[in-house]
Amino acid sequence: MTQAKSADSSKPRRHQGRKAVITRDDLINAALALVGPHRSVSTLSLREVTREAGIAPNSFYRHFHDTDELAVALIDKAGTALRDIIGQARTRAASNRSVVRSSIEAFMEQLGADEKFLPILLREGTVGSEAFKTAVERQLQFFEEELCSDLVRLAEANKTGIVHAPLVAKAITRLVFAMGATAMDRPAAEHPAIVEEMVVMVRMIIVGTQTMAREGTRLG
Amino acid sequence: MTQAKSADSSKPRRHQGRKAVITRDDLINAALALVGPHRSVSTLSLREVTREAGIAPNSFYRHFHDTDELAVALIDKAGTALRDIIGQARTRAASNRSVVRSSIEAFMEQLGADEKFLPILLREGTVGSEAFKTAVERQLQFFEEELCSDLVRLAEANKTGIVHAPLVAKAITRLVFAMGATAMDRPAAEHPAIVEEMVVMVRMIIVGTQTMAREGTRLG
DNA sequence: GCTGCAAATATACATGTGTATAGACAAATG
DNA sequence: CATTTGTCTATACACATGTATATTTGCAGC
Repeated sequence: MTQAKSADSSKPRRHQGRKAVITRDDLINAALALVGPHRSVSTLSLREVTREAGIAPNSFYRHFHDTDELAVALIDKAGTALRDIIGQARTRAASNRSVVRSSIEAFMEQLGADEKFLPILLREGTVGSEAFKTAVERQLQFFEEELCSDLVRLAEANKTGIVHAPLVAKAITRLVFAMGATAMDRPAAEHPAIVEEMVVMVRMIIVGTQTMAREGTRLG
Repeated sequence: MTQAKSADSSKPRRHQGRKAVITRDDLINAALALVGPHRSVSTLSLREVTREAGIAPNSFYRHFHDTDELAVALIDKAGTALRDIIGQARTRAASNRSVVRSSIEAFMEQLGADEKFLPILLREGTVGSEAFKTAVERQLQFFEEELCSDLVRLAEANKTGIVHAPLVAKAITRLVFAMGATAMDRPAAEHPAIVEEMVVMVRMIIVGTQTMAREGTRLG
């Protein structure tokens, strides 16, 4: 229901009328260029986006029904792009050093990246339409699921126990995103210190679940 | 620099001209009535607020310089009100049962409260002007400080160690607020389950710091 | 060439916005 | 009483927005 017809250049799909001068993706990129540290996607106006893309206001309707649809597409794009980037970093550094630290560092690097995918996910979760929030929530759940299976695999490999693995993944994900959101508004010089904080926080959660597994601590 | 002149009825301050038909606080309440689950304070228009309050648009300027100033005042009010409520719940239940559980329950109760103070803090942290975000950040830090001293006190009382107490407080605060933000958009029937999740998460962090203190775990 | 038709534009309208200016109102002071 | 002074209202302006309608543009097939 979200997009399903994108496929920018996959199938040439014999044109009947005039060739499209602009694509759905061009509009998404225009929107991407407009959102900033203080600008939420939900505040983008239709005219503003078309102005940035260099087309007439009404042409917008050829690609999206309304700005909400654009925003959801943008969020989905940001989420998949991010998971890809961080997934690469995680596997790349798996044999190298601490998987916790390198994952967090990869995450935080995206704050300063050219394409502001992370800031979008960090910012758009709490405002905007319902479709909006569920789009962000969906992306976060993808992160959680990947992290969860990683955690289980690591626990088995290292013979360290783990309890409530899905909850551990959720806690880490939410915490890292929350910390990232505050880091977003601080100068880059402070980022390394924030990374250290995040590493310790995540370690605490992991040590916590391991200890609970070892001692068979009940919850309640 | 934020307000300093509020004090609605404290000092009568002999009036010279016409008696004010509306107060600063009335405008804040009008704004409070307008924000909803999908509405951020940053999207409130001056005219909308004055319409809700029943005054002429221009009268707004008698009380605030612009809508941003209103928003910051609103955030400050929400933060202090919330800390008050949760502080009461915490001390009230200190001798009773788990301080973790009762604090979280008090926190989550505010999601359904009449005055939507919590949703404001949960929502406004990531969008809006700089003044805006720093106002939310300030309130969060107040929460952290109170929680931190609580944690230290508890650790001493129970002879359980604690490392990086400020970090523990920060992690718990951020995590609880992040979870609260997602809970806000879900039906109240799911809230108890979410509370259980939060309790386990917080326990993990606490067990983690205690274990680290016991084993003298280094961070790195 | 011409015709059909989808894509993009031009123009226009009603509505909402922030705010400037000027005036009306009411309380305190003389 | 009249004056002063702060508060609030009325009117108005320039501007931005979403969208409806009509028009132009340019590729595909005959």
